[in-house]
Amino acid sequence: MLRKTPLKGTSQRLALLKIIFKDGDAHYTAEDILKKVQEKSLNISLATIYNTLNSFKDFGLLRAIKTSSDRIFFDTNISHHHHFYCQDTDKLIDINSSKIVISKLPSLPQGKKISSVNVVVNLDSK
Amino acid sequence: MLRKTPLKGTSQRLALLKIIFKDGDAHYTAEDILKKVQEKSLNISLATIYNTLNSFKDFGLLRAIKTSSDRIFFDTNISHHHHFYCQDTDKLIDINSSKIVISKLPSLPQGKKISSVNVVVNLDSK
DNA sequence: ATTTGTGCAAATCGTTTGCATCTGA
DNA sequence: TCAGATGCAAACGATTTGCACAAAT
Repeated sequence: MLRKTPLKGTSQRLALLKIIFKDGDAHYTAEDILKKVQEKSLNISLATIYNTLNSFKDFGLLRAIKTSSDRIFFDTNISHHHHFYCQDTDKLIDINSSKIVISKLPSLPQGKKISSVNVVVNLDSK
Repeated sequence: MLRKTPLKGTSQRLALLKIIFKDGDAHYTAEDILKKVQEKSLNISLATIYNTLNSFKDFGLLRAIKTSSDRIFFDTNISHHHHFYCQDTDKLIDINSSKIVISKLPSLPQGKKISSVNVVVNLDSK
């Protein structure tokens, strides 16, 4: 995976890659990753985890998701899709983009183009 | 407006109400409001501005909007609608909810109900 | 007099940055 | 040897909180 990027294969990056992509599609905060690092008795600082997640994002291995949560989620699924955000558990669930159809869009302001469309469906417990 | 809430009409709150609702529909960050406060040579701390904006939100006078920006926007338009977010100018533009039609929605996870649906259309310069 | 509410200095916490260190050529 | 890359302690900045004070009962 790193060969798709200009990033070198350091031990920290390889360890983080393993953790992040172990379980298929998933959403991680930096703290989630730190917890997994510590469970494995590895020693990687939170700052390095942030920097690594951001590098991976910058080179297209991950996608960053902002919700009404305070924390940024990093999504291993980089294809276009949307999210449920469970406000009570602070978890994301993917919504396949074919499951949401936006059938109308307003005209854009002059000189602008769409960069992305984000739909977040916020959920509560019944 | 404050009579709709349990909040008392203090001088700070009245001053902030005036500023916030002066110009009809608008989107403000806490710093935007601080700037306007200072222009009027008023003396209200940023913490009080945050607390006031959050109280107003909690009692339904304002709505909070999160985008890919680092800052929270407070929207004086509390009816259901969506937003363009201009990434280059860090500004929001309302999209009337009738202008976006979501014609399909996936089934929800067990025991959950929809609390809100947020669509943000991110824009770049052409 | 006691409770309830308020404003803001100081603290918090998620995230970023500056720089000492490492690494490969 | 040295330029570029790396990892992380320390800083940053948006937001929240604890508490001294004020207002209401």
